[in-house]
Amino acid sequence: MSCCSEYNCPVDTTLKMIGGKYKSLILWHLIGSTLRFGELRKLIPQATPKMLTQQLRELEENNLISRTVYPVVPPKVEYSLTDLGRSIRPILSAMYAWGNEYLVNNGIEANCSMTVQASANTNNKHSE
Amino acid sequence: MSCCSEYNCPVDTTLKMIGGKYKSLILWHLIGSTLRFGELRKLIPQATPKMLTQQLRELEENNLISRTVYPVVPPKVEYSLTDLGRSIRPILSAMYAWGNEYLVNNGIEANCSMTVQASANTNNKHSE
DNA sequence: CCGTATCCGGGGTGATACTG
DNA sequence: CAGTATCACCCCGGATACGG
Repeated sequence: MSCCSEYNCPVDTTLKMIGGKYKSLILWHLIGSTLRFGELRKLIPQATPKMLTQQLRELEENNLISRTVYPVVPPKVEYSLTDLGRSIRPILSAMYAWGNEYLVNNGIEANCSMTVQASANTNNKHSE
Repeated sequence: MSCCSEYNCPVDTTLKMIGGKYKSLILWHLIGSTLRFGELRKLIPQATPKMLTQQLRELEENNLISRTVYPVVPPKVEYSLTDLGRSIRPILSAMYAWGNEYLVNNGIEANCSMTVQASANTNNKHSE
């Protein structure tokens, strides 16, 4: 199953990892910030709990994020990027840069709950 | 419709343009090569004619590729990248590079009908 | 607080056959 | 050669309600 698949296209591989409906958004938010489920919900309100859970699970299965459960009441679960997840950042930045320019060229304002610091920043944390 | 949308995330914008099932594959194949419908079919055999047509139409609507019909018999239609389509290349290369390393690290051979020249190549053509 | 279970509708996707 | 037409299926994804 994990070897000798017929066709493995690197671009497709990447897309399968981060192409999910809210995955890039989740990853981006997680750059430099460990977040709780409820915080992610507020940051990505258009995603239903089910979808958010599903996307988080898939990201976790792909080892892009890690999930930490604190056995306390009330429950507390935190999500953060793994090293692999952090390595995705250049792609996200490239996509952000291209998409942003595209929107600008079409007179559309990019208003997303992400800070615009795609390029010219080699630091791991982007705000906070 | 084209202005003042509620949320425009650049990353999502990019994904909408190139996130389609075979879009990145099509774009990649078109880098440096004008191709006919049948050639694309052979290069992407897993895509049915319907899907291929659909993806090509969407790419055309998004102005990433151009479609040229030659009024001859038998019919001849050629697809090529627009300037906008060519500007996608850095993203594709980044995704290719990441996906390739991921596959390598997992002991999976990347065997896709693409040449590996993602980085270290500023030329517009990649093979041929 | 952090999810899961369930239902359900729509569209993405494939298979096959056909046409200018 | 370059598609289109049609059927059908499955899974994505939303809404709602419930559980530990």
